[in-house]
Amino acid sequence: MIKAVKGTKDIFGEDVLRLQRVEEIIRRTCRHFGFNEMRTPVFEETALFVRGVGEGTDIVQKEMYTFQTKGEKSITLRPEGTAPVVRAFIEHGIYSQPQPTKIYYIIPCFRYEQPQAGRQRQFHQFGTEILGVSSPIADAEIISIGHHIIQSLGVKGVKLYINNLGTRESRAVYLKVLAAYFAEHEDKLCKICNDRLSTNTLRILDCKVPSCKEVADGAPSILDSMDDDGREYFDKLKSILTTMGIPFEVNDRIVRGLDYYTRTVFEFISDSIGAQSTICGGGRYDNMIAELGGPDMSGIGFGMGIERLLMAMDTSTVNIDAAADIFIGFIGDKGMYEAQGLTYRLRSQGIHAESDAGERSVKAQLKYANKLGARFSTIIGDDEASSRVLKVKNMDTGETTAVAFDDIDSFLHKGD
RNA sequence: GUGGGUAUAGCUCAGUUGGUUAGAGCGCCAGAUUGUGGCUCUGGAGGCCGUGGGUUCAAAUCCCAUUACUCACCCCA
Repeated sequence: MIKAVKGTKDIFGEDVLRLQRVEEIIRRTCRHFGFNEMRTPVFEETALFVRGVGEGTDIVQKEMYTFQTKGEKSITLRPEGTAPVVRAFIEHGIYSQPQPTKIYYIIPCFRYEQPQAGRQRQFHQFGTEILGVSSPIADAEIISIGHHIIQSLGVKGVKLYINNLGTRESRAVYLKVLAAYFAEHEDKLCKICNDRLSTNTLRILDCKVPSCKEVADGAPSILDSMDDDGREYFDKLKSILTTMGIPFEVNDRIVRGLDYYTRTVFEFISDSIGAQSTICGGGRYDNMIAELGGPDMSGIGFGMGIERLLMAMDTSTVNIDAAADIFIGFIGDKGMYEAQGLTYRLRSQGIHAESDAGERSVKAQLKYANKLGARFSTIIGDDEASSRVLKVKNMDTGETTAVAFDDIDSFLHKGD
């Protein structure tokens, strides 16, 4: 038997209804916040991600789905959404339009990783970006839309953590200080952290091994190495968030795994979805636009994991009712033709009508109507076909009403 | 890439110290007097017990291997 590829999922039944509702809420919210959708291709030139996401990152080094098209360039299925948006921002000269540029997207992303709870090889990301301005106001705007969406979906147990990584230059200085500190305590660090000493020093800060944690607790904070401008920037962001009434916690252990982040970084973390607990993560990127050949402009954005969002959601908060308005059953050929004609007519008028596609007994048809959750039902046989009057049954109360064929639609609309 | 756990019906799971035709609940299909659902009752379909090998008179059960799923590490959404 051929099965879905490891790390991929079929979405159907109630799950897809829930997903659709979440997407609707996201799209509506984006309109209110002034973000426009951008749809970029699922695959890009490999170089875009190597340069955009960063050559040293795990994503580029071991997680990309990269392949060669017939004699052409190296192509990669997108592992994230920011680099493609930045590419399009540059390619179409969007930077020369009035700024800022506010973009959102809901896209499938691909990473070759070992699947586990909250992690798939094909997953869906909702992302936002504000390009072309560099200010804590934009940072707060991005964080606020993330916060609002999480709230309006009734996701509980989520905390917002923010941090500031400084500029690329100040971070380089900090990294030296940090590396020197950890080198002194090398013997107390776990094996992985010893490797990280040379590859990803920041990561040691949130290692879960107790001995590493102990060492990390005494490490110098990145916030202490910030210059006055950076401090003022960070203070402004905090004040705006406070004004907006958005609760947050400063956490200097929040480091993000993508190379491009500078200054503001943040994560929304859930306490209920397992080890992969970051529902939404993002930050500012001061250098990526220029590095991909664009003007010297900054941007900020986040990625939100749709699957993780769904896991953390209180399922009762979204309405996934897909019940039919009326079930139109039939007996005999004449009734069958009448039923199909009426079903189509009602559907054309925006009423969710269902009929039976098999030719089953009335009993079986009614059972089926019940399973569909139909609000009303009726059966068309020879009598109804000639009298042009239907007995319409309310499936909740069981009472029936005589309704003429031509009055069915207005009868059904009465309850609206 | 590395560890732990689990593989029995469409789904959730039982299956006793190895012992005849492998079970339940839910779901599905049909019926309980002629054209009316939900509740109840009856019947039915549906399993090479993940796969391959081994031990044994005898394996869903014990051993080995393999694959898949799953959780976790790494890393990220």
